[in-house]
Amino acid sequence: MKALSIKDIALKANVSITTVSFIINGKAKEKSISDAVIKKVQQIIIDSGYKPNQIARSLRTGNSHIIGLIIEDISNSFFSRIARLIEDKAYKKGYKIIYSSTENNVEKAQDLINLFKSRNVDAYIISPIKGIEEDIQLLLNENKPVILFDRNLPELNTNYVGANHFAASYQAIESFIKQGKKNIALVTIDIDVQQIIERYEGYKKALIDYAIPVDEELVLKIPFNQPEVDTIKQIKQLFKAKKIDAVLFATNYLAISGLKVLKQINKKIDEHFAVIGYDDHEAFELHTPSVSTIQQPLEEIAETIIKLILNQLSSKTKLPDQQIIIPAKLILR
Amino acid sequence: MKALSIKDIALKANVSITTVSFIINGKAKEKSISDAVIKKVQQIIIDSGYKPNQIARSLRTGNSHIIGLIIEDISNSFFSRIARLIEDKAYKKGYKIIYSSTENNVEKAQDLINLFKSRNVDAYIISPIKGIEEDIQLLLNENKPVILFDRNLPELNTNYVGANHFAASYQAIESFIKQGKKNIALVTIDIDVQQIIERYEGYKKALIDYAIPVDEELVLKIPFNQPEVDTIKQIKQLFKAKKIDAVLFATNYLAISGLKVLKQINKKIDEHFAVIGYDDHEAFELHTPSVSTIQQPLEEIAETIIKLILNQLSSKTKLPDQQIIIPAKLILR
DNA sequence: CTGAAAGCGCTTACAG
DNA sequence: CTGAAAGCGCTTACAG
Repeated sequence: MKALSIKDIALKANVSITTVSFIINGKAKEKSISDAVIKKVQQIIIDSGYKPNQIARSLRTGNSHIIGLIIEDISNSFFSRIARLIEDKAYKKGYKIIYSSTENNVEKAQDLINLFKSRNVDAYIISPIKGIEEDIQLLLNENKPVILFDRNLPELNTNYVGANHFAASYQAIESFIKQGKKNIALVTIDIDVQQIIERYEGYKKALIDYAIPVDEELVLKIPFNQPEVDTIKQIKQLFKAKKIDAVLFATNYLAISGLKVLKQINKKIDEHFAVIGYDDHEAFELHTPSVSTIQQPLEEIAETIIKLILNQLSSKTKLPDQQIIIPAKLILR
Repeated sequence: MKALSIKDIALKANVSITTVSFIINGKAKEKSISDAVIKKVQQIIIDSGYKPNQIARSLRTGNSHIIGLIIEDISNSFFSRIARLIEDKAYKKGYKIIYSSTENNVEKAQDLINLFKSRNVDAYIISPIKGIEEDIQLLLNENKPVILFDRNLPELNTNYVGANHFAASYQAIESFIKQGKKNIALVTIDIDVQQIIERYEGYKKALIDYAIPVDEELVLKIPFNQPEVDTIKQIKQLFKAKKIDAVLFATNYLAISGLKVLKQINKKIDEHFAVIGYDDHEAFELHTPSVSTIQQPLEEIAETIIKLILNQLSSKTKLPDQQIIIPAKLILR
């Protein structure tokens, strides 16, 4: 059973394909098609359940009403929540989202950009990784709206929406210091992306500002994408080797691994040992005691991204690039 | 800057579009194109960075190498993990996945099916809801492979992959009973989908088999999609109103809400009060004490789905439908 | 008020 | 060994 085409409808209605097309696209009035014809054709469309072939439409018009969302890993709750929010908001404006994970793999990211490009995606929302600058530049050359989020690629001139990780991290460390902590560790990830580096910089700056010596041995950089068992081993090692009274985890999954370690070695979070996580996780609040964390305002980030995209899509001229930095909140529990 | 087309390549290589097309599609040998021409054209393609327009290809061939994945909610970790696994596995076979959430909204689900259909998606993986039977039947009429997962729609003749929720739920309750529990509650969701109903049936059957009276007041059916604060209120209410020594939560987010209640009312999980959750969640293991749960074998489910899809895609004839029920595991912690 | 025709970028049956 | 041409299902400039 083949799907109906515009030809079938034109045939049934005894009008030309052109007329049907105008009616479908709401240009009937403008093209002064008679009301009688409009009604007749619309009725036939409804009765037959005809849906225009978007592929053909897309090939012809070059756009798709689809926004491509490229993220690191959909199974990370930070991304899946953002994805869901963006999806909801875009849907209300008549745009669909298709998304896919890069797994921090340059080749896969490039593949995805090409996939989306070859599908005539109207705009791109990308949580980028180093190594895809050129590919993104190609999109920009084609005048496609591109919004980077979560991470910036400073060498590109485009839009960016992200949280202020430097300030958030600084603030977290500052709160440790004000609680009298001296041996403050940072468990972060060994990956050269801006938003991770900022967290490290904020950590260091706070220590320096408060005249606490920076001990690089208190900074644990976990290799990216390594199995969690190894991460747990390394964190356990850190906790054993050094005297630590506070620790900031730079991502939610690192914090989860850290909490598992604490459970294994039977170390409690209390007045002698403070923990702050990153990017909330249900386990944080539920944990006994509840774990403080740095929260990115997901709703606001999603809203801002969609607003930027829609503005650009509705504007015929290229809008100036915007770099929007949204404060992250330290939630003390 | 417009993208290159096959015409541009043909022009540069001084051959026909046909020849270029054959070479791109690996039919050069079969069409006995000379090695010299093949080499020349391939070099030009590489040098110019030409990528065939998939939209045009899709319009012509009717397929896309894309599999559509329709789930309830990407921000639920059960779905986001499955999505990620399916994505990985499909990617290795040269298929891309595009996914989107239905939010248990019939209209949105229909929209998505139409979206995917109009994008010539090659196959569908759907976690279905009641009310979209007809839409799925239309896909089947068009001979598109459809795999339902997580939930079945028994009235449809198609493939299904899911866990045995009846058995899993039965087993959970049985384990409570063997611990000597008598007042066993079930917190479930008020939604008419098979995999949720099965959990209820398993609960009831186990009680009956062990001659424990079924008290409907111990079964709390939470309205779907209600704000979590209300859910928490209702669970709190249940815990207060009834004497309960064990509770099975029918989904992971209900269990999370339940754990929050326990924390609020300062009730401990111990030998007097047992809890089993559903669909693992990091917070379960991390919780003090760790929370037992019914685990669906995500890896196996994803693997099975992809295998079914690929089989169907590579077979010219319609394969017999398969209903694959995978046992869920009770993880006692 | 409406239609014939070109063209979007491909694939493929057919011809030579 | 290779190419001209039809056609996938649309949109739209042009003509009447």
